[in-house]
Amino acid sequence: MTHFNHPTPPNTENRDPAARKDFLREKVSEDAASGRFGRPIHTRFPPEPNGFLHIGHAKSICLNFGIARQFAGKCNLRFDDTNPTTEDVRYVEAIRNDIRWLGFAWGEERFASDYFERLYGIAEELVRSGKAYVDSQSEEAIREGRGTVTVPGTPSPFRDRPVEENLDFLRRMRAGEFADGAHVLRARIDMAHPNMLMRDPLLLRIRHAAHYRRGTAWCIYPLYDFAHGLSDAFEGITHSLCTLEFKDNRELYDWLVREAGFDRPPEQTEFARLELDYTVLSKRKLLRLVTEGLVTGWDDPRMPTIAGLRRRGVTPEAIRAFADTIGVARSEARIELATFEHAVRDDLNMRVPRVMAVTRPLKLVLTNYPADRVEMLDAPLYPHDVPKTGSRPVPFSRELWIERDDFMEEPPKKFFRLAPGREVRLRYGYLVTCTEVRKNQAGEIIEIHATYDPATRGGDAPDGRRVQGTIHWVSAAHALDCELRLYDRLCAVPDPDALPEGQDFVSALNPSSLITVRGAKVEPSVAADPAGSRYQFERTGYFISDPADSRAGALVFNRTVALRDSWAKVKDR
RNA sequence: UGGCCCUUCGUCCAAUGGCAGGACAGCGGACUUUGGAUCCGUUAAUGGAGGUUCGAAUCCUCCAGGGCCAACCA
Repeated sequence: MTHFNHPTPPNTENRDPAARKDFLREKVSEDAASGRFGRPIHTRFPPEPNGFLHIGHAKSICLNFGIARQFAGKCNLRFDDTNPTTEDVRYVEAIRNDIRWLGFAWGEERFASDYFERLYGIAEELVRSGKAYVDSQSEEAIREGRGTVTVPGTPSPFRDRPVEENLDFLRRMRAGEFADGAHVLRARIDMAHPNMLMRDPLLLRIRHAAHYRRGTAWCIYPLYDFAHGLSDAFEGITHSLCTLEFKDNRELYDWLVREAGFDRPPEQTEFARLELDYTVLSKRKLLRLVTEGLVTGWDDPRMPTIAGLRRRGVTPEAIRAFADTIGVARSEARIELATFEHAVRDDLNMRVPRVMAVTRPLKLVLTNYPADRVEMLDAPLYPHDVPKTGSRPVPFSRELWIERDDFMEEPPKKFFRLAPGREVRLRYGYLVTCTEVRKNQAGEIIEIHATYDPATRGGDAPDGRRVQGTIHWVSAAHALDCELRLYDRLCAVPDPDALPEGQDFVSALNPSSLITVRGAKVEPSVAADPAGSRYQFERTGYFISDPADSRAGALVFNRTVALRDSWAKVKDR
């Protein structure tokens, strides 16, 4: 049968995974190849300075800056600062700082508030061409006149105001003659349009409020739709990437740049915003957490903000790797926390030194070890499978702290740690055998006695006998006291945005999102390290000395993420 | 009485009319001085019904489910 016309199957094996194309890159790639815009690829990241950036913004940043870099173009940082009542220069500074920290550099720094004059000029043009009018209805009347998604709107009684009258009102609006809400400028499009955004959208509103950059120079401020697309056009943006909920706005975006006469205007393309399990990614909700004191600030390590993740110990590399692995598409995507945590561990595993710290100390006394002896053991900073070198001295003595969880009087099956009569390895130290359990009046275990095998220094038995368990420890006489902040998921439910009707997301916060442990013990090698140093506390998790609160003599460590714990799974069965 | 968008393993992303593949998670094993890491193996999906076609995840129709739009927020 020769009439079957089999096309050559696509060659999948020599495709470079790093160059794999998502639908955005595919589009940009085509446009770059066709020279469609007649200018280099130009994207922009347009935050409103009314809050801190979060991991969802990081996805957008990686996309916008990443695409610009990949196609030898530029990415502007533009502050979309058109609402004087919510914005602040403090946020501008935080946003700049976070983007730099993430590892990106912007082409030009722009402010929508620098375009007020130019936008006003376009407003007058629209009025002159009959494409805009001043509406003097109340806010309520405008809302009612818009209709609903299923019923068409009705025209404002001011819709057919003569051009000269419109111009006069517009100029007087700008001059500050009217109170807030007295008039607005609206585009004249179609009050029965199936797209609600096209039902004579508002362009300019009166706000007698000081703007953090423009002061009181203006009392009329553009709305998002009026400012955004035109700002893109002013800057020569080619690809305006935004999230799915702006899909309907695109029609208005296109209308405005066309009416303003732009040749080869930017094109908006939407992608799915990031949703992450067990947290919230809405600026409104994050702001509430901050203002209501539910967290310590925008940089609280429980926050999904860039600043919070940074303080938590997450690296920019991990965030970028995460953005790469989740990809980008047009379907709403909720990412499991495990995906994020994998990116964090995967990065930290290869870069941070190992040290030993005991979270909940239990005294271990080696009864056959001389009371006055201290040995300095040489312990590698990295395990055999991490291609880094270096070691630190770790003091060993008769009295040690071990982890309370590493001893069980009546161990279940598969518990490999210390128990009466059981031998374990003290990491980098000796093999020890438990000989006695001491308890207080209340029956609580207060001290474990054991003997050590002097022939096993370093942890290997010359007779070749194997022990199942290795536990970490610190010398009691040399241990440094420290505070451990054990962070966990912000929310108690996977999707705090989908709570039953009327239930506040605050009620879904995880009460154990922070457990502060005082009296933890860490080995002395970390004493002089600067705040912000990262470690793996062996067998426990990745930690960072708190950049704000940790100091010599009062060490504070934030848990970035716990180590994977397969024992926990066994235990739960 | 609307418009638009989305639907592929548990989760995320590919497959662009031609063998449904990768990552994370899970499970099993090897290795291990971290119950970590690493390595090997493995479970697991095209929402449903029609249609077009030699051939459909892909194109068409209908249905179902989910999302966005009725702020002088962005």
